[in-house]
Amino acid sequence: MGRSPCCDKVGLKKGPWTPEEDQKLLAYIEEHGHGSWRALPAKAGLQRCGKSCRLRWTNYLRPDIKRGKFSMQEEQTIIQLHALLGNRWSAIATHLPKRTDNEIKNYWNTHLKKRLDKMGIDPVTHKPKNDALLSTESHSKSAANLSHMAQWESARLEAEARLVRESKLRTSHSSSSSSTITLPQNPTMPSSSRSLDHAWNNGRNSAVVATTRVSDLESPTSTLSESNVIMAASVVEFSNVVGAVKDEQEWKGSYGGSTNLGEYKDEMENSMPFTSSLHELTMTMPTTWGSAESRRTSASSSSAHAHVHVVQEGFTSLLMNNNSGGGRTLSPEGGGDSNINGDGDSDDDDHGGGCDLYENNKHYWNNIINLMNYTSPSDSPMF
DNA sequence: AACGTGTGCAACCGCGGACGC
DNA sequence: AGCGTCCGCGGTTGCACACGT
Repeated sequence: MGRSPCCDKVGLKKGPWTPEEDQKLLAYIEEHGHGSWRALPAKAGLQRCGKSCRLRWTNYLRPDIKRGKFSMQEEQTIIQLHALLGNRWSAIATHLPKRTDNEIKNYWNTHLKKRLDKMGIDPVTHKPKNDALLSTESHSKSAANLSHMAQWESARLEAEARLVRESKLRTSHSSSSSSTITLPQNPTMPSSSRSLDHAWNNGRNSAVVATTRVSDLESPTSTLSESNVIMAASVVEFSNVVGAVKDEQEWKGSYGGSTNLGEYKDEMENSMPFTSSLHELTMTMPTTWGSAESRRTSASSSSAHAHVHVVQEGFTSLLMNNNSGGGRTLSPEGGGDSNINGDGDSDDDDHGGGCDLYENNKHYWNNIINLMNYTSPSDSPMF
């Protein structure tokens, strides 16, 4: 039977948007909001299909979009969430304020995937390519436990992403008329896109608070593979040292020409406060951890304890200088010194025994949990 | 300077879920 | 329950720019 086209293709424009089109779309949404994308183009006087309008709005014109380079912390978040969620870009985007799923997807495909690949980590499975880690019994136990937790988290993130989307929709409707939407100087000329970064970086943050209810999350349906979870540990290893393995030139390029660790730390700490939605998501974690702990594996209990400690220290300090949590020092001047717990000096060394895998898993979950507790839990509606 | 190749990103396409009738 | 419509998501494409030869 076939699907009816989303719009009448005849006479509709495709390709890059012109500043005039952007202006029309912005003006219309500012005044009316976007009720029906299908009907919007005609009302706004645009020769575009509704889908194209929606895409232009969500990926470019929205005032709450941050453009420009991803911070190291954002990179780490993407990597970790990708290890957890796979290619669920919209869910990942939920936890990266002001970033669109499209932007994250592009960044993953053009930067992070390649970098993981260079590190010898399969960007799809997040496994080391020369993996030989999955054979021991202890591995299986922690794998099962981590899989359970990962399914929880995956389901949570999906549910939360859905709620955030709904909330955003409501917010955009209620606030659009009062928003001051301004066009960039040269909004769409393709060659000018990079110069627009500045203008758009001034976009306001329309924070969205998702109220995730436990009842929304009680049926994990994730199909996250066990191997993904297990080997996500290797991703943490990567993400913690990613800066260290970058050559100095790349560091300078990425962080304003500075290789000074202090400046970098400041940049990280200021770059990305996590959304309250992420935080609220975390508020149900005690249940998860209790459940995990009831299964009584060393991995879960250790992680739970480490979690408390990690929360106190904060994600940045964990990343930058966490030794107490078993992490590694991240230093752009480290020259590839990626020691973990002072043992070994390369990924290959981690293949030596079950302890290393266990440690990696623990570090991975420490990072995930800490990531989710980045903001203070005190303002959660859950308690 | 001209050409070829690589890279980054905006935009498009098609699918599938949600929803209303 | 079945069908049609709408919307959002993820994969992919195409173009412009950067860089190397």
